Amino acid sequence: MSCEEIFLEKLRKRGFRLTPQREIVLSILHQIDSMASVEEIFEKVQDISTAIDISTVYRTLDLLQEFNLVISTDLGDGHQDYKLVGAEDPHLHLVCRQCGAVIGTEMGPGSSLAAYYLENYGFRVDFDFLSFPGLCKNCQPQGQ
Amino acid sequence: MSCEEIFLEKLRKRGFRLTPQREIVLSILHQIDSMASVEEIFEKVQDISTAIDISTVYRTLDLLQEFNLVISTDLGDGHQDYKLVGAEDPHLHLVCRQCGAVIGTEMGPGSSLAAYYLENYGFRVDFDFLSFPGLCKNCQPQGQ
DNA sequence: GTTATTGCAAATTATTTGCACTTGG
DNA sequence: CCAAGTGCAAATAATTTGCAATAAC
Repeated sequence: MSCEEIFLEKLRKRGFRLTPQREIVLSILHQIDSMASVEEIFEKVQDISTAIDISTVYRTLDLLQEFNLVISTDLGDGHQDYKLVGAEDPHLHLVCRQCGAVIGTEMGPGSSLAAYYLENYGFRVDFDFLSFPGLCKNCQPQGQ
Repeated sequence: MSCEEIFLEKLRKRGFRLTPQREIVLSILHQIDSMASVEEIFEKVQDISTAIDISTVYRTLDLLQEFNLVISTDLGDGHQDYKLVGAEDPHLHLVCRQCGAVIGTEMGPGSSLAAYYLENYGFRVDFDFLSFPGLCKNCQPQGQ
């Protein structure tokens, strides 16, 4: 099932509507690989229609996030970045704090970590779609 | 070595100065167990001296964070929360998104996770002082 | 003394909201 | 139709900044 279909289904289930604005934001997100700021998303949205307001983009991103179609992270620069994760299974993201690259990985070792904390601390970590900050291969200092 | 000593040393090393304002902010952080907002920290600071400005609190928290004496997280409510981690070894925090409780844990399983990602993706996760969002024992819904 | 630091007030940035108008179902 | 959604402009919240006065070393 495609993102669009999932989106439509979840909207319907809650009595929400599919508007052109929502379709456009979703289509833009499909074009972006790494995390993107609202500003960046908004600019691309405006290439399609200048009539769409940034508040609508915010509202749509919130909605998509609630539907688990989008994740967001604060990379430490004072605003949220967003990325479409679509119809995929829960997984982890490695987000480079230098270049913003996003590497999606299976839950694998994350699952054991989650189990460990649940067992030992009774704490249920929200690992689904979690992002880990760090440095990707290319952005690591030479020596290390 | 106490937090205060580490702080002083790191300040000196960079030609920075130890001011009463900085000492007060650090002392307040010692009184707080869980993550706290700047507003909360600022209020307590004002109990000691009303002359201290909130911008100074921000500046001091930034400094402490740079020195790895303080961590910050965005718990998803639109602002950063801070916590003193002091002279401790790198470790992980489990932060409850319901009640804000912070559970400090050893790096243990985090280290293997870091090693895993380095090996398989060449990605160096910033695990030091990282926080995992989730639900603590008390805040979990009954059935689960 | 010199220069980092502060308090203040104003600016900036990110995000949210109230509301009259529009539109999807 | 009519409730949900939108654009707009204004509000809010969090954080940052410029600068003259102050104080640490």
